[in-house]
Amino acid sequence: MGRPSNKPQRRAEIVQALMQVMAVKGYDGASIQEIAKQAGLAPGLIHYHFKTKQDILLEAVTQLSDLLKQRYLDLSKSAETAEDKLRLFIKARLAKGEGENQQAVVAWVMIGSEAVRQTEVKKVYLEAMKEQKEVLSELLQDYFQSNHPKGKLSEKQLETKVAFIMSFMEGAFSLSITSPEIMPENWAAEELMENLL
Amino acid sequence: MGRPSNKPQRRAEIVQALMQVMAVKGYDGASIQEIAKQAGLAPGLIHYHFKTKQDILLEAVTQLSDLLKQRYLDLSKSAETAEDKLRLFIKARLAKGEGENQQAVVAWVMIGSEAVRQTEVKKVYLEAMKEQKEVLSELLQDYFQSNHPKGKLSEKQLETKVAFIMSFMEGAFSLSITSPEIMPENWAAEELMENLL
Amino acid sequence: MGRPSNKPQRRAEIVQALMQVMAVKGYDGASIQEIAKQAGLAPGLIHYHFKTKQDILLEAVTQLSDLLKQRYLDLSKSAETAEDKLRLFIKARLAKGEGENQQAVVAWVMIGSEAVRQTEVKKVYLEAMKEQKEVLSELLQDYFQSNHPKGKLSEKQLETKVAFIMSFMEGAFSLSITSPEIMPENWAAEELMENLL
Amino acid sequence: MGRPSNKPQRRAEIVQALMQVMAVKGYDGASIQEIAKQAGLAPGLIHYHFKTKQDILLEAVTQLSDLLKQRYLDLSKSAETAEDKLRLFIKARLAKGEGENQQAVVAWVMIGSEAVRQTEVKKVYLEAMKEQKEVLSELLQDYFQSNHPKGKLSEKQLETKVAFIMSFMEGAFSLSITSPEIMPENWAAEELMENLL
DNA sequence: TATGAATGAGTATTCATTCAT
DNA sequence: GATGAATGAATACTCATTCAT
Repeated sequence: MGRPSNKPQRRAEIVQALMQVMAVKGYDGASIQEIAKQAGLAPGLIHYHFKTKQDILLEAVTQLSDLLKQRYLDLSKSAETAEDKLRLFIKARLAKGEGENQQAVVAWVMIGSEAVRQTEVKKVYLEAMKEQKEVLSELLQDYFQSNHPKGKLSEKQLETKVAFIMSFMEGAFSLSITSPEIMPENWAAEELMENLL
Repeated sequence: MGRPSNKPQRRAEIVQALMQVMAVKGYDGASIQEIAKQAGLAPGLIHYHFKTKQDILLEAVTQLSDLLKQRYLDLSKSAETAEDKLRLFIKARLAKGEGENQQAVVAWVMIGSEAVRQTEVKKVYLEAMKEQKEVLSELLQDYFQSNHPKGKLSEKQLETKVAFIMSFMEGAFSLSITSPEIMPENWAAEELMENLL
Repeated sequence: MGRPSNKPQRRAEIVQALMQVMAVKGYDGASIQEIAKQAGLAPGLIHYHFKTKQDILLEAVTQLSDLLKQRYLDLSKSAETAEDKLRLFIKARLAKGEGENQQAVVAWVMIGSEAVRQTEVKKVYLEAMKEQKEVLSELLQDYFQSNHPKGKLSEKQLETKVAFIMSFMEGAFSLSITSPEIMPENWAAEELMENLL
Repeated sequence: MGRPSNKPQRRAEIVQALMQVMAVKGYDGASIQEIAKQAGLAPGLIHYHFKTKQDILLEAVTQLSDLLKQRYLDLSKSAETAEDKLRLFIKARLAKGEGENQQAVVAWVMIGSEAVRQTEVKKVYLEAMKEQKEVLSELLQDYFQSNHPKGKLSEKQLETKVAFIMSFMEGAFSLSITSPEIMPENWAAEELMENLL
């Protein structure tokens, strides 16, 4: 009896709409009005599903983080060697996507700068980063164990390499958005592998 | 002859104030009122010196860009070899500064995300990036010419390396702000050299 | 024959919920959503039972008024003399109750200030007051007739005394809520009798 | 140099406007828009002078409290005996005023019910009440000392009497607003003296 | 009867910008 | 140049009420 719930779908739609608008106007520039219009919903409904605008952003962070994770999992099914897996991890994050993917990248960059000043955002952003760091650490350790004569990296070496790769990936995101003119086409993933591994 | 003009100083003060507030609250969060308070000026005076709020931001971009350039020039005076110069360039940008420098980094990250949506900001930001790219290209070319047997890099190789370094530096900025917890201490410059050159 | 109607119970539940929420947040602060939550009902159901929010308030006024009347009737069963009855009337209204009673007092104070601006509320509030006035007048007249040598009070004297008592009771309500710190404990009823009769 | 400050006047104007609107529509019903219109100011200006709407209310409480105090001080200049003073204190509070005074009474009643749910309001309201209580206690003590054979009242007796008078005055305010139909004309002050002293 | 999503007008508050002094 | 008051549009958020199921 009664009207069936559609919260999960609606929430997802709203998160999508936020990211679409945010990709063009930034987080502050994404007004509830415009998010609503983008989603084809009444403004008031946004706040029926999310208590605050920030809550939409927080859900976007986890959603994006999960998207990247999923992208890697999908790709890595076909990978056999440690090297392939590592390569695919990097590719999953850096391959310039079309449409939605491109938008996801922009959204991620924006979220990064929101993390600077919104404590809550920083928390979930950091959580996502830590998760990423762990996966990458493992992959990297596997890779070196199976490909390098000296085998296992020291804790410190590993941490340094991971930070290096993550920095590079984050920066590549950023510059691909803000300064595409100075970036070569389709280069990031392969280049990183070549230089680093 | 009237009061002597103090426009340049006032403008610089206002730009400084913007960056200080922006480092904490972001660009949108930096209200003219607060900028004024930070600068110790009356709100109305801000618009006497700058037509719009965006104009302050634009001046901040060039000011920051010049600051980084100057930092390199100061350091490079003592450099002899191509390798030293390259090393110092990277150091000038990545060395974690205290106080003002730290703030400049945050401001730069914020500006990056403003560049995504404000065309005018993007223009000057890109300009600064191009300038940086040129300097870096030259240094890199010199370095390889004098240190590697095969000598000069191809145009494409060079471009790729430059983009790589710039991406890394941009990302290191970003993560040092948003995710310091996952970054090693004091590592960036040396690590980059070791891995890349 | 369909579902058996439960309108009366539901309505009473909703009125109760309004008073509970109103006691904490005032009338304006008591949103339909919250009233619904307090009553354990769906928001939409509220408007199935009451056309408007104000209607709930109007019903609350009569419900509260009836409650006070009933309280007196229950108490007065055991009263014999005119003095006892009068004493019990005052006690019924002023005795600081626990839980529900306390809440009823707060609700009544809130209703008083709603009466100032909502004509409809004022109407029923006034009705309740008049009823109270009549009961009190009668009791008072009886009391003086049987206890004072000069017997019956003049119309004007009576009216004055009634207004006096009602003012005091209303103010004692109010201050017991807003300024309990400046009010003695458990004093009102006896004190009034002593001073007034 | 520069524009001269007019904050104090403006603030007073805004407080006045709040009380005028509040007298008709209650506190919640007094929107910033309407307060602004009543004061003949732009809505934005209200928040230039007061951080929040509640702040206007808080200032109103102290302003009203001061008004009542002043009213008593003005009247009591001519008073000689303790009895006169006491009489004038009560009169200052209860004498039904015209225009502004009437409005002040309504505003005070409204503030009372806001005090129930707004902690900040309660704080200042209570402060005003305590002040009033102290003045009244002193007057009452003086009165009894000079007029009654047994002299000084016990602490407890005094406290009870004060609470009694304050309750009555508060209730008389309230009913004069919400239920003028059941209240006699111009009666309160004299009646109180007669019954109580 | 009941549920819970949807609507849309309304609210306090912020803020870039302008203006009077 | 400088001050600080004033403007008015924009914004996130609330909420009584309606509606689809």
